[in-house]
Amino acid sequence: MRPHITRLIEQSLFEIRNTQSLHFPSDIPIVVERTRDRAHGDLASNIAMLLAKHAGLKPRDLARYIVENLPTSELVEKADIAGPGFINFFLSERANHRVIADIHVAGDQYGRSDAGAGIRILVEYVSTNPTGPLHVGHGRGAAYGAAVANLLETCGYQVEREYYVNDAGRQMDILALSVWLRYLELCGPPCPFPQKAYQGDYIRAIAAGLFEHYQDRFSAARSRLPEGIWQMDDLEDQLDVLIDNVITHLGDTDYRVIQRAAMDEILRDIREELESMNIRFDHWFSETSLFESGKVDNCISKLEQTGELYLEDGATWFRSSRYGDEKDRVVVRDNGQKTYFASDIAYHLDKYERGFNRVINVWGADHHGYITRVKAALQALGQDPDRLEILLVQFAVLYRGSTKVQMSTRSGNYVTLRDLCDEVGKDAARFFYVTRRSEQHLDFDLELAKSQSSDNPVYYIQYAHARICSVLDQLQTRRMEYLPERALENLSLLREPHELAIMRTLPRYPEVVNDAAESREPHQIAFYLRDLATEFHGYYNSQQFLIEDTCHREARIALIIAIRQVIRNGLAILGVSAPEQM
RNA sequence: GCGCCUGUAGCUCAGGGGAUAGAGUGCUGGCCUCCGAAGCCAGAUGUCACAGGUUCAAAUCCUGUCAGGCGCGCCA
Repeated sequence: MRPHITRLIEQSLFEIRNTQSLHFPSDIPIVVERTRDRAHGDLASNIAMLLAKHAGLKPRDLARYIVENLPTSELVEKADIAGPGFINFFLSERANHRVIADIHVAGDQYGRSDAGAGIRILVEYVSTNPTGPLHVGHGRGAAYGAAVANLLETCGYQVEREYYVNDAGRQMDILALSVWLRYLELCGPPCPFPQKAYQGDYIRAIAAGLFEHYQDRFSAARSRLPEGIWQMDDLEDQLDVLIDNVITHLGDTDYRVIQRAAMDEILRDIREELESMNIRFDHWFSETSLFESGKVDNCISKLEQTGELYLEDGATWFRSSRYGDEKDRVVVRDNGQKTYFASDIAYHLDKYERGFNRVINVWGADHHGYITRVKAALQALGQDPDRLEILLVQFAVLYRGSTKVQMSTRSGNYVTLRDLCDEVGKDAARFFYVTRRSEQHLDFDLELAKSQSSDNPVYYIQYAHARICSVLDQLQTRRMEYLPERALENLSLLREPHELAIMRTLPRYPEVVNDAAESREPHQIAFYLRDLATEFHGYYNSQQFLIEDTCHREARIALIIAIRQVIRNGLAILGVSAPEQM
């Protein structure tokens, strides 16, 4: 509906330019908005106020010209001038009825558009290190990324969803070490366990699996560990020395077996958890594969050739400060190891080379310092950094009652996403995560989520859906007639305030979807659905649907079927189920 | 110290140049012989952190101050 009004205004402005010889710029976008107040009609535009100065007219005078030159439309009842120069559009009854018919015809396609036709977008999200189960903080990025991907798809973009697996680097060594040490405990006498290794119980579980499979095959290396290692002061150094020793004494092959087993198990767990939340990926992209294919080395030599690298203190630095970064960054450490940043450059270049028009990353807010350097690298490689769009998700801070829950992956002291879903349910978790703007800090109170689980906003919306299903069941049970074609002919019988309000809310849905996708703000869908559900519940309590008068009844049924469809479609974008019974 | 995010009702948050600033929750009081009461209806609540500025118009944009979160490694 909004695009229709925009076109009418465009045509009017065109007409005015030709006949009135008024001059004003044509590049000012025409904004048409839903009004907040019913007295202001259905839609309004402030265009006259924006153009008045250029045209040398008072806003209200220009508004009058615009209104006088509007082409007639069967969808518009009238256009008024109000306040300082707003043009208010009152839609015809016919316009609202047409929307109900549209929804019936389009079904689960209602709300889709071709705004992004032909545009390929990669959305990368979650991408946590496979060193432990997902925790509640990760859940937010997961729910948000999935919803953004769904939104874009709904608007016609060709979307691919990707999880970047950081399966290389020191963290993976610490993981292997942690598992091995727990494994030793199963083989023989207790063994010290470094504070900085991964403490979680899942490490013991993986170790137990290894022991079951391989018995004590990996235990001999224990006796070759230097005794003094347990007394080292620097705990980070201790880890590195331990890792070196384990690799040496265990041998590369056995070491890889342990590491692989640990990573596979953890990734399997992550994947399962995400799938149970209805979150899926087209690709799981391995960081290691970037090294194996030589892409990391390629990137480094490309940067080298263009003079973007230099040696200092034994390390290789990238001149990111040339591209707005506050300092240069290391890509190869003095020990010859490539940094995480090095593989990240290769990864992003690879994304670009796969031909996406747009590359979206959903990152935790703690990574914001990375944005500049990644864009710097892309620019240095001759790519357009603006194709990369980074969406930051602020932290979810967990509370139990009023006390903050401290979380650390290494200490194993954290609440997992699985715990959360078990407590509040997957639908509630997904909905809760996206009911806030992503750049808003999220206070997640577990006690509250638990104690109020039945008051959770998602149930309110799902309940509206289930109620409609229930009414339709009753319709069948009572063998009452409902002919969709005839129902759509009789929509003018719907004159109750609730009915009129709902008929004004339903056509907003495609507009909300469009706006939410463009601004990457799925919370707009959540708020819209709550509004719609509120209107339905009010309607339900004030009117009977299953009445004797056939025509009237059918019109009402047609309306609530349309509501049900929009609720379904909206919840689907958020990844929340729409149960027929609760 | 520098950078990013945030400050709106008791609490959790929408609104992010436009008309009288809104929801949920909580509180008080009503509504089931009636299609599902996980619902509905009614009632009270604001220094939009503070101070300047920009303009026809500022909760919204700019500057500064205060407060909170996060980041600023040859970690990932």
